Amino acid sequence: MAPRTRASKTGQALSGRPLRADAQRNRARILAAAEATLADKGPSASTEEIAHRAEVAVGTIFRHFPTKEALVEAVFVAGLRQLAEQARRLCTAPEPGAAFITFLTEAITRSTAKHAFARQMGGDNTAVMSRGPVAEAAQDLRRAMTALLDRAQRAKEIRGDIDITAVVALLVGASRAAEHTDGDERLRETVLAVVVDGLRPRDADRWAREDPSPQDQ
Amino acid sequence: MAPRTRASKTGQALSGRPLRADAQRNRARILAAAEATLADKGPSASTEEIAHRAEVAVGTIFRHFPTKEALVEAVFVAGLRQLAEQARRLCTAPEPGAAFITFLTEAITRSTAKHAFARQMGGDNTAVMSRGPVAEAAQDLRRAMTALLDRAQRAKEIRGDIDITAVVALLVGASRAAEHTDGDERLRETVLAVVVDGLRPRDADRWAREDPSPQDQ
Amino acid sequence: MAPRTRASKTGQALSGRPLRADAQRNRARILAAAEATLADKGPSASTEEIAHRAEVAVGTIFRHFPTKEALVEAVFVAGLRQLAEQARRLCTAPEPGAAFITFLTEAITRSTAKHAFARQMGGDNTAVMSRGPVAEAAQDLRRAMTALLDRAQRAKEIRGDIDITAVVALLVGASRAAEHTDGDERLRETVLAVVVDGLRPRDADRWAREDPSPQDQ
Amino acid sequence: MAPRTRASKTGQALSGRPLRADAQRNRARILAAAEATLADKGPSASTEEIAHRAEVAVGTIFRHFPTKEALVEAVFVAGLRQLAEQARRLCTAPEPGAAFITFLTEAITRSTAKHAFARQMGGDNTAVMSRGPVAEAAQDLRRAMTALLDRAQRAKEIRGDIDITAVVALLVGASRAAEHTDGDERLRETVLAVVVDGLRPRDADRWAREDPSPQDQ
DNA sequence: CATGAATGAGTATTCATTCAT
DNA sequence: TATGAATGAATACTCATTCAT
Repeated sequence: MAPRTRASKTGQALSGRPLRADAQRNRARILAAAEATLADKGPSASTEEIAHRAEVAVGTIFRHFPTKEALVEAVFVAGLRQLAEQARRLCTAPEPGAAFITFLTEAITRSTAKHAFARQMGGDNTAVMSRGPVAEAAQDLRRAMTALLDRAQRAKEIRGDIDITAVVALLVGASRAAEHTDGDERLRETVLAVVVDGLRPRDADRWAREDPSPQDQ
Repeated sequence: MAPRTRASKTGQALSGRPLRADAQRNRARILAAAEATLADKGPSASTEEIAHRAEVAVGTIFRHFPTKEALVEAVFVAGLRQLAEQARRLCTAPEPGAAFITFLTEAITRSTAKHAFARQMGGDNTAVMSRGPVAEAAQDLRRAMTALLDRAQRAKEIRGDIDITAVVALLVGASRAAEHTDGDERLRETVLAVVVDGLRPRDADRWAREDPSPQDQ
Repeated sequence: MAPRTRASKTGQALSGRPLRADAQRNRARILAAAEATLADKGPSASTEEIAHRAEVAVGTIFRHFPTKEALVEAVFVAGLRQLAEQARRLCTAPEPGAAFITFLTEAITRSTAKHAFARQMGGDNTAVMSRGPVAEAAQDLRRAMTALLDRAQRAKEIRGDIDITAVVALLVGASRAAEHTDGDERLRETVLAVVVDGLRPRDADRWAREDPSPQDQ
Repeated sequence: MAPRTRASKTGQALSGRPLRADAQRNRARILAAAEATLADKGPSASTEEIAHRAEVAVGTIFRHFPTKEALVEAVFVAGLRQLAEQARRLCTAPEPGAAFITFLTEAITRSTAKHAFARQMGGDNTAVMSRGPVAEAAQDLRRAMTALLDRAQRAKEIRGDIDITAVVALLVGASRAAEHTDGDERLRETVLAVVVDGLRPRDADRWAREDPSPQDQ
């Protein structure tokens, strides 16, 4: 038998050789289909249905991703990477506070975030989070978000007593809340407004901000 | 008279006759086990595992709840009822604002709320929500929460531009966020503080509160 | 524990003591309910449903009949006994041929026969037939039917080349056919007419019958 | 194009593409095993046992037939089709009466007919009979049998006062009777003889048959 | 490489039977 | 004795994963 380009646990080809063009396309289709399917059927969506949406056979999915879990992880990682990308882009934006808020807004709004963050895979996902490429991507996103947060806190646009961990938790929760609004735009805005307001510095800080004396940088 | 004391779709005994003492106990054990199991394995936890935790045979579960869905619903409804109870209790508390905050805090903290609210049942839960005892319990909770919110808003402790729907969405999200903190007390408090602060009236409102006159809206 | 009047494999009380009046009544109700239920739900009707129709609890059924199979057998045996009774009654009827035909007609028509004979218990019932009270009742019916058949054959009303075994098979089949007519009276009569005509002696025999010389008795 | 080649409700492949060779073989094995198993265990035979006899895994059965009911139906339909085939073949046979009798004989003898006709599926089979491919196959068989019957009646070999519906009922009953003979060849022949004789025209008709003129009805 | 048929462990649910009340 | 709740083996069906074509 020809030397199989076996898929590793995380869906990366083990051999250095790049995937053939059509294989590349299939991989992308599968990821897209998986994201869409998981989004509207939840984590119990069957591999067969994902295959159906991707217009490939099940076997093809398992050639690219060794297990269903690996596929779900890959979708999740892709979401994390997009968010990290976005965070880095916004890190150079002129208004630190606005940039941070924009990031939150978009993260919450985009379905990727909504679902990747919100439900993931039903049970105890902590194990998955702590190792492998998921952890890496999460760390990367965390770093990018930390930079954003830092800038905003230094500019006194975001209260200083919260750290990145809290922001992540809030992002997760806000995504869930947004999901619960189920399409009601105004409601989503209200929810977001509450969270954003909650993140703004308390009055004392604000007054301090009017104060001309710069605190840092 | 036909003696069949079968479980209805919602897990209530059909006959008016109360359950036997041991049956009562088993029903409670099952509900507790289901809550715990669903909490840590997600909605795909198997009935067999729930039975195991409850130390009963599977058949016993199906005697009390005709389908797994009915069991999950029952757990959910129980959670909603406890919350409604709590909301009503706090409605007569002296400090309207504090009462509202207390409610949120407890709702977010107690595992019932955490899980019943947070993930409910996998995919499209909207159908389940709109009919039957789930809808009823949800309506009831909504009413109780509306009363709490109203009082707090009249006392200018909570900003007036949010309605009960937004509060529910926020509660759902905050529960999810709290779940994501995974045991870190301080983190949970921080998250809660952000949400609570976001719900407080803007400064203008606060000043208005010093004003001795207007009581409503 | 009080000395249980345990039910034997066939639903007869083992102790000589007769059943209490209410127990007697329950036994009868159960048998009737079982017959009715098996008739319209088939052999897969659940014990619980039979209990429901009999307006007793399942436990009561199992006090009277040790297994479901025993109950089904009891119903079957009751049907066989009724038929045997009927056969014996008709054995003294004036017209031997008419008596035989009447027996067939009634056996086929009455639901007891229809179902007891026709479907019994799904699979290989031969084992059940060969031992115990079923076999006894079957033997008894067979004897009574043999007498009826004999008389009719001696009177040249039924062809002489068939024996009781064939008649039984025909009865079973005709019952099934009647069942298949599903309520159409005229159709049932047609079917019966065909079988009856098939049982009449061939022309040669008939001519012989016109012949004044008596052959027997 | 979505590749899903799922089994439809009736066990026909949904896509026009023919099944792979091995799939074909498995389908046949399953049908054969199902027929045999249903024959000796009745309609409550378990899918697992059918799978065992077919030497395939349960999943394979459910790939070919979406439900157990669909499998049973498929077996039934196959039987009906074979019979219809046979009926059509005999429709061109030289002797109309003999052809009709031959058809009955074979239908009763072959196990397909025996079981497919005899017990079908447990309880209320009327629903199944009235729609879908079962109804179609039944209609087709009915048409073919009607042609056979017609020819035989025109030839005065079969009495004119019975219609196709009665013949079907008789066939069902005779199959059941044959089943009850449980292997006794001679007995089966006797039973068949009775039915056949019952179907022959009464003497008056026969005399009419000597009459050279009328060909129809 | 892609396909989709086969596998078989796993899941919800039923039901005959037992046993505490 | 009667009741009906508890038991647990059995059953139909699903789905991630493997493998022949």
